[in-house]
Amino acid sequence: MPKTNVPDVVIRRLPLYLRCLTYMAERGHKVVSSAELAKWVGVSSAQIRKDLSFFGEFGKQGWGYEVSYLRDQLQRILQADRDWFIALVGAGALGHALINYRTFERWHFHIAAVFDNDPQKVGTPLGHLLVQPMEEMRHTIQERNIQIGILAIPAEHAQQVAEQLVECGVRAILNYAPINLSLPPGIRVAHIDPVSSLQSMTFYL
Amino acid sequence: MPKTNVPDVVIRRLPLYLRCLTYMAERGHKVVSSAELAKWVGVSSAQIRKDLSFFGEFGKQGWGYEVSYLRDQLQRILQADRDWFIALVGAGALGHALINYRTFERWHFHIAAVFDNDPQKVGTPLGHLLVQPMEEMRHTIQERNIQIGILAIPAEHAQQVAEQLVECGVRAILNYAPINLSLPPGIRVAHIDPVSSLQSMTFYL
DNA sequence: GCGTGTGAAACAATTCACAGCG
DNA sequence: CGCTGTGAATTGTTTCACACGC
Repeated sequence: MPKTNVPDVVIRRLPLYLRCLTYMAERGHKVVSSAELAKWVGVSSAQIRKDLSFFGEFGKQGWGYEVSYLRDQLQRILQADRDWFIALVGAGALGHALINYRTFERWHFHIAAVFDNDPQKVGTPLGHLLVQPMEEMRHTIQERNIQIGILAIPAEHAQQVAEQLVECGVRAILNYAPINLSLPPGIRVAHIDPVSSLQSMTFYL
Repeated sequence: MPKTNVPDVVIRRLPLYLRCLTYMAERGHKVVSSAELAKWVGVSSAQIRKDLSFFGEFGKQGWGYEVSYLRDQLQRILQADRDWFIALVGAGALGHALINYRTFERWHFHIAAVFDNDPQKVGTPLGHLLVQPMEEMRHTIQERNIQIGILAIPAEHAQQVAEQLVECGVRAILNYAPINLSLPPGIRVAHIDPVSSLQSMTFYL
């Protein structure tokens, strides 16, 4: 697998292409040119061709790309053609929203366990799951083949819980807590921080 | 104001610096070097010095930066020292989580109105607000000095509602819907898409 | 002819390394 | 002496432009 030498900035664009192609395929769109796809995604056509060229030749000259074929190839590259199981930590309002976010299921991401340190919440239902105590994390993560963690907890606990998740075998973390995590190399971290997003917009207003 | 010629990638890092400095100031940390700040934020010390140099000279040689002074300067640059009023569109589970997200208030972002097109939801309380019908958008946005919109609605309505917000005078949109918005130049858009974030991590697993 | 795939060119961002100041 | 601020060097990314194949 060509996991190295492909710039991360390219990898972060592939999901956008995949999403657009999936919508197109659903609407019966058979063929697409890089220029057309570019217009939908909001990048340049040359960029799309360059990005794809890291992984192979998926188009036909003078014609374009077959939508469903390119979609399948991107799914394969991103490993979006298989199921992923997720441990959610934090059963607050955000955890509730995430459990009910149907878009995860649609893309093969399954929240397979929820943990919280609040004894009041442990044992109560959250969506289709029961909230579990933190002590059960190791066992459940291994048993349910969980490789991804989502942190939906206050910033002050995030670093410690992240380390705990890694300890239990999690290799990628989606962090909703407004704090920078420092974790061993090899552990992937993505950060969702609406305040930072808003602040970098207010600069321009 | 030097809104041009500063690369956007720099602007997107400033909120990280600001957050870290604010935490440090709260803990009584008086002075910080670029190397120390870099370690917390997870970037290089040279990068921090270069980024700051776009806006002025905030440090003392051989000594470092005064935490509270640098914090204040970043607040000013990002306009994080004033209040911002937000219109939330979508009163579902995500809208509920956002209304209850205390971190917005802490950084001077105030959700000042909630809209939904579901007649069942209109008139019901969401946090400290009542859900309003879409028809009241124009009036409320102008009345309450709202400049920012948050989209917490399904993808199929996002483009149309975004245009409506812009029509009403909103100049920045935080989009939680998994679709690319195309809006007039001058309108800022930030996109929060957990599925894309997850997919760009699963590539590496 | 049309649109892909791709080297080469242009542009952008980051790191280096050090003069200069407190 | 230590750390900032900053040109210069390096590294990374995007755009250009065109040969090639359908």
